[in-house]
Amino acid sequence: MENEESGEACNAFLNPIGDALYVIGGKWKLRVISGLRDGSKRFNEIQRAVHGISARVLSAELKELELNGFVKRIVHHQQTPVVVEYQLTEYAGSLSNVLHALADWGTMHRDKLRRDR
Amino acid sequence: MENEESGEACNAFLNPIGDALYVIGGKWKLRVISGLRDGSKRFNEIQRAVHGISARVLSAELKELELNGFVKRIVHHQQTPVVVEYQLTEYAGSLSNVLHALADWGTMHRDKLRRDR
DNA sequence: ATTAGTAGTATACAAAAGGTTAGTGCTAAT
DNA sequence: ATTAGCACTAACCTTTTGTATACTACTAAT
Repeated sequence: MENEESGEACNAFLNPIGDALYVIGGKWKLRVISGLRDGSKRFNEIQRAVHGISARVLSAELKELELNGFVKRIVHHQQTPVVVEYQLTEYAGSLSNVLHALADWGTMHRDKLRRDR
Repeated sequence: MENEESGEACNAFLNPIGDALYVIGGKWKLRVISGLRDGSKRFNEIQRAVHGISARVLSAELKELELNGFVKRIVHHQQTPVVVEYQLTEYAGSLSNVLHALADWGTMHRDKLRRDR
C-alpha cells in the first residue's frame, strides 16, 4: 500500500519528461537546431556549421527533428541535381521555456559545484 | 564571418543545457529521485521501489546523485552490519522548475503528435 | 544448520549511440 | 578530362549505457 510511487500519478509525470528528454537529448539535437536559428540552410551548410557532426548522424538527426515538427525539409526541383533546404518551424519556438529553464538551472548548478569543491 | 553560431554566445547557452541534461538524463536518474520523494529509504528498498533497476546500476546512480548534491548517504554504525539510508536533499528541490517545464512541454508535444498523425 | 535479508561489487554480455571511411549519381568549374 | 561540390547512404567499428548473474561478509530468524 505504501508503493504508489510506482503508480499512475508518478508515471503521468515521468513519462512526458522522458518524452521531452528523448526529443531534445543526445549529443547533437540542440546543436543542429541552434545551427538553423539564423535562417534556412542546406545539408552541407549545416554540417559545416555544426562542428564535428558526421553526415550519417546529421541525416538521422534531421529526420527525427522533422518527425517532431521542429524542422521543415524543402526540396527545390527547379535545378538538377535537387537543392534541399532545411528550416526551423515555428513549433521549434515552443521549446524556449524548456531551454531557458535548463540553461538557468545548468548555469546555477555549475556554479554550485565549483563553490562546493 | 557568418559563422558565429559556433562561437562564444552559443556555447554559453548550450553548455549549461548540456550539463543539465547530463545530470537528469539517462534511464534511471529521475526514477530514483522520484523513489525517494516520500522519505528516506535503504538501498534494497529503493531497488524494490524503482521497478527493474539492477543493484549495479542503482549503486552507480546513487553515487552520481550524491556527487551532484541531490542525495545524502547516511550510515548508521549503531548496528552491525551497517545500515545505510538515502535521502533527498533540499537542493534536489531546485530541479522543480526544470522538471515542470519538461513535463508540460512533453505533455503538449505528445498531444500534438497524436493530432498531427 | 539452512534460509533470507543487508549493502553492495565483479564479471560478462547486449543494445544503443555515435564515429569513420568510402561511395553513389549528378553538375559546374578549371 | 580531372576536380570539387551536392545530398545523402552503406558498411563497419568503437564507445557508452544498461542488463544479468553471481558473489562477498555479515546477521537474524526458522
